[in-house]
Amino acid sequence: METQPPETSATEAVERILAAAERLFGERGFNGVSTRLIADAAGVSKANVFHHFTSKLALYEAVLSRGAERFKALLLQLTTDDRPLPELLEDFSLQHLQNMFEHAGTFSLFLRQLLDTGAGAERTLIENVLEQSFDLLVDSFATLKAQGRLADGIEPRTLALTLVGSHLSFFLLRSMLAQRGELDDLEDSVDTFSRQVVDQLIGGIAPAASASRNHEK
Amino acid sequence: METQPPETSATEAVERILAAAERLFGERGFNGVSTRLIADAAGVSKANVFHHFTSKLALYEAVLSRGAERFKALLLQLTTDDRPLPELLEDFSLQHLQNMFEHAGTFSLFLRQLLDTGAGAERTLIENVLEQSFDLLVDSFATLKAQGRLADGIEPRTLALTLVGSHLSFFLLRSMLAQRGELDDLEDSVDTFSRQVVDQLIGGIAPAASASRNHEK
DNA sequence: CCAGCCACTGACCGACCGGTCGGTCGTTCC
DNA sequence: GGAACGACCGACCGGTCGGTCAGTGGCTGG
Repeated sequence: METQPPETSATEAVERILAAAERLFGERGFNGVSTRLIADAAGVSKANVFHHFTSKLALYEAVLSRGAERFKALLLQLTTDDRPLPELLEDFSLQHLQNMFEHAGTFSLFLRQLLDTGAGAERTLIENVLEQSFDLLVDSFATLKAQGRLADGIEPRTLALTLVGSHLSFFLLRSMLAQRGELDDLEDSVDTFSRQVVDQLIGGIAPAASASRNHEK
Repeated sequence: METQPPETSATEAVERILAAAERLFGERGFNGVSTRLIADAAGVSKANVFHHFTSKLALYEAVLSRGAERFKALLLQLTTDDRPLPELLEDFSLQHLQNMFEHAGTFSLFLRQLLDTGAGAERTLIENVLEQSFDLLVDSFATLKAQGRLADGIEPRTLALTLVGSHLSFFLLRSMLAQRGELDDLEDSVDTFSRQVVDQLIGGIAPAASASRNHEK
């Protein structure tokens, strides 16, 4: 400890500030959190927050950037290898959901940003990341379709929106689901949910007989 | 005009305040909007806002209540009549999406509330409404399943989450989709999307041959 | 006409906000 | 030892916030 360079100490404070800010901004949004509250949560003075970040907005943007970088690192390519389609989708779905829950704060922050209309550069940053994420998935579905592994009538964009949307609703309604005891074992619930979503997407929801008829038209 | 009761005049001011608050709260969240801003937008003095509403929070709750009542009035029962399943789902899907876009402000407000963790009574109010909405849909799917119109392995809750989730992602990403010229005719886009979502859910996404195999296991 | 009521408002209040400033302390280097 | 620098902070600043208050004007009913 006596050989710690001073830079490490400053890095620690910055890290604590960023972590506190991320959590609080995720819970209450930009305007719902004072710099005083962030400073207290980080165990530094408010003036120290401004020593490291030029403004509250700069701090917020640093938090968003950090989140965006982390999100990028978690960007999932839906693999289009030779494994059965259900397996590919389940892996993706499970991983995507797990990422959401592990980084719930960041994810909530991103959703808030999507809801803010008339905001500025931060919105563009988030949109870029989400756009990349979305496009990767759409491209993968297009590839699978070209390989004849998806039905001809399937529209990759719509499929992507449906799959991602199911994760979204699961995430947004997690509190309600938890109250009903449906998330007692989160890991298990996420696993089950992934499987169910993929199963219903693969085989469709109609009974076997009418499913065949639908594909005939 | 000379026979207007004074009560009408006060009602008009309250209405304007509520409308302004709803729009602004929907755009920026509770903490992102000052009472001054609301008053200006409503064309009244700030003090007048406090004449009609005891506090900013009371105004917010009035806005939420109003939204919740309107949302309840829009509660869609997925009808389980004798029409073909695709038609039932498409009607529901289309109507649900249309409601979202027509009441984008209220809907955004609700989503923000879902993202606020550690909030109070307002959260319960919103959750109650969403819970009702969700349960109605799950019950309808359970009914359809009991009628043998859904495949045996389909889990009504998961299907509800998937369907509602697809609407959610469409709504949240509408800005990105619009930039890509994919929402040039919103009504048409919503219609097309509804149809595509339902089609892929009904028949599944796998090519016809593998879809049959899946149902055999 | 007058009293009572209600809608409305400008001015004001204390609290809190984001941000600044002068200063301290510890570390490093010459 | 002293200068320079960076991390850190208490006190302070002007501005904004939600909310209050005394007052005005219009309307209604007796």
